[in-house]
Amino acid sequence: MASRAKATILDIAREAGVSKSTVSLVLQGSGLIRPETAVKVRKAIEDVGYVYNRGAANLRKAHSNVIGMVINDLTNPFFAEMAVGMERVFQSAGIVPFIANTAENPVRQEEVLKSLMEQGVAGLIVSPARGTTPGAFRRLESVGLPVVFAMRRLPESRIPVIAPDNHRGAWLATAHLIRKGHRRLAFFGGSSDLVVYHERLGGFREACEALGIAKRDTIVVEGETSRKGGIACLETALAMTEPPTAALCFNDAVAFGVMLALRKRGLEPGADFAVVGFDDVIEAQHYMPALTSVAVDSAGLGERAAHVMLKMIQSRTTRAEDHIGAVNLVVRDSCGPDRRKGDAA
Amino acid sequence: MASRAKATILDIAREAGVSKSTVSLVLQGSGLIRPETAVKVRKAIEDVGYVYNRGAANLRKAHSNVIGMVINDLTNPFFAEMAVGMERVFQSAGIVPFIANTAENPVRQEEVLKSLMEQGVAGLIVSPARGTTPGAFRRLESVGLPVVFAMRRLPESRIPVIAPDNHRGAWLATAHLIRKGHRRLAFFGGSSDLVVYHERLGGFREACEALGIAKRDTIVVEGETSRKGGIACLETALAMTEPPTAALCFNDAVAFGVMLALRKRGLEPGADFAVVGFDDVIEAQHYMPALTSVAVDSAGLGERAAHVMLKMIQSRTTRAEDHIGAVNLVVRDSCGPDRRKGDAA
DNA sequence: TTGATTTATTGGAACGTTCCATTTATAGCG
DNA sequence: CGCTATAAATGGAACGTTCCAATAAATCAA
Repeated sequence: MASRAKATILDIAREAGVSKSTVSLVLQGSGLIRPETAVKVRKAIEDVGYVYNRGAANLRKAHSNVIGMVINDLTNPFFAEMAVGMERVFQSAGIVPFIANTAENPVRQEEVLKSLMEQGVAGLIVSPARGTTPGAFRRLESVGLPVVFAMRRLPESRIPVIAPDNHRGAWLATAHLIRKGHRRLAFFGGSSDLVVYHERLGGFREACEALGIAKRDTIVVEGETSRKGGIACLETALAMTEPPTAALCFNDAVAFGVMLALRKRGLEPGADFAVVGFDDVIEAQHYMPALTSVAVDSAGLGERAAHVMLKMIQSRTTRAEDHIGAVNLVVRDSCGPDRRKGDAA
Repeated sequence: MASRAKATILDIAREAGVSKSTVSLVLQGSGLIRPETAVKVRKAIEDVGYVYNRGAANLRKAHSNVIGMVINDLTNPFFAEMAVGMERVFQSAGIVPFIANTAENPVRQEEVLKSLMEQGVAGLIVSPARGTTPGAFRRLESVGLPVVFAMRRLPESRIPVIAPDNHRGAWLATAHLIRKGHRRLAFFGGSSDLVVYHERLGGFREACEALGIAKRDTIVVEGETSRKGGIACLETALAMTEPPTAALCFNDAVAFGVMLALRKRGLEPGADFAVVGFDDVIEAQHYMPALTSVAVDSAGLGERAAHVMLKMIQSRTTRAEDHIGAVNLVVRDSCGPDRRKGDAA
């Protein structure tokens, strides 16, 4: 069955005894062709082992059916889940999403973006790599390609953003810690080249201020957004003269690191030191102790982003409204038992 | 700068006052053009906001520079890491890998494969979805497209495979358990529609036989390859009249589930029941207790698979040798302290 | 100076599809 | 039967590249 050179619609046409135009029509499921002819053509398609050449088709057609998803870190389950959420909606829209990983590397991101454009994608959903320069997306904008940012945003950019309410999430978590009786609070992990960092830290700061924690009683330790980073943060915090008794972590990975480091020092997370995570990845509920975390519904946000993209493509616009997803503090065991009544200040 | 319709090499040619052929040459970095001309052309390219149309180019060129990676479950960090390993080598080869997720769904896989082919990929690395029918890849083979399987294989297929030595890994882990003094062993999780399952179970069985564990003292419980599956496996095993005292789990997720379920019953993993995982995902070392697991170096296998693919493309063949990666049992705390001396049968 | 050689540049055909404008076949109607 | 209306199928141009063969310009040898 396998012919030497790859088959084209002309081969099919010859095989079926019709014209290439007819074959093209069949391929597109046009209702203009007689059913029997269609059957005949479809058989020929099978026989010659034909593979549709989308590149050739796109030469004439307005736009392709592929959209690109550019993810900063696929090994982070948080982003992987978001990607899967997006895939779900694209699939049911007959669109094939191609995923590319930038591994948090702006240079790689540039390459990937370029390649995706050359491939003729209809749109791009991007979770920008840390350290992305503001100009990195200008090219895309100037071409009029629909782009939406997911999870992360860039400092100054007109590109629509789908992201969780980081500010509120941090506020909620911080308030929880304070309500538990803690008076010296820390914010662990993350770095200021991420807009998300400022949002979360902002929520933390505002909650402290609003609920009567003096600024000098809060400590902020930047660090890698990984377990390793969390370990480091805890070390430096506990080395201070007046160490904190609780920490809001930039994300769950940092929180896991903090808990690990606590154990290594013989301290029990929850009882001796309270920790709250952010993102609520699946592992959070399975940890010992189970991690209290701010749930952001990454899959849901992914779906949302995909829907926005679909609408943008459909209405051939490059603008859309931002969407800030609801967050929700899920309280588990990593902040210890409720002390509200016992020790008010 | 942004022109209304998208710019083509003819626009560049006009802008730079040269012919389209010259522009094409510049685009390909040919050494035939005078440096000053090249500079002039490159400036024009910037000015008109040109985006290279790879689809059009591929119409003439032999083959594209994109290869597809089809992954059965991106949310599993094990596969995500493998994907990242592949990416690393493709990147340095100037190839852009597009990742597609099948979510363990053969139908979705079929669509994804089709789409990737239509896109004109130069090759495909696939970790097949569970339940893939043997015929699913015949089309690809007949077109002469290089394909390699990673991590998983199909029952009857001539497609080269890059996978860990599952048999040996299971053997090692089982021997470890037996050496620890366990005499009633279980194999938890996985299902028989996966070739990997048979390999790992085979290793388990052989080790038992070789080391004097009677078949009636081994119990095998199939189940989902997830935490949930692990929980279920443990429940059914402990409900038996003579329950096992140790288990080799199909993968780490199952092992985590088993440990969770043990705790929930007031049993301490390691002390009261030994558990070994498979894959050695990053979480394994951070768990409480740290999980003993068979390390398979997923990133390394990913790199290997990518190299094989590169070579296949280069030598335009569709065949290559299988590669079975070394495995390595990393012993941690989930099998309890060493009892070798104490209680020999 | 002339022809040969090398260096730069160029026009045109080809790649595999879509889509418009036509043509051809079929049916409907008085 | 001739005419129009409808249905089905078709040829050809166009899409944006690459690459070959050809040309034009510059250099060299004699």
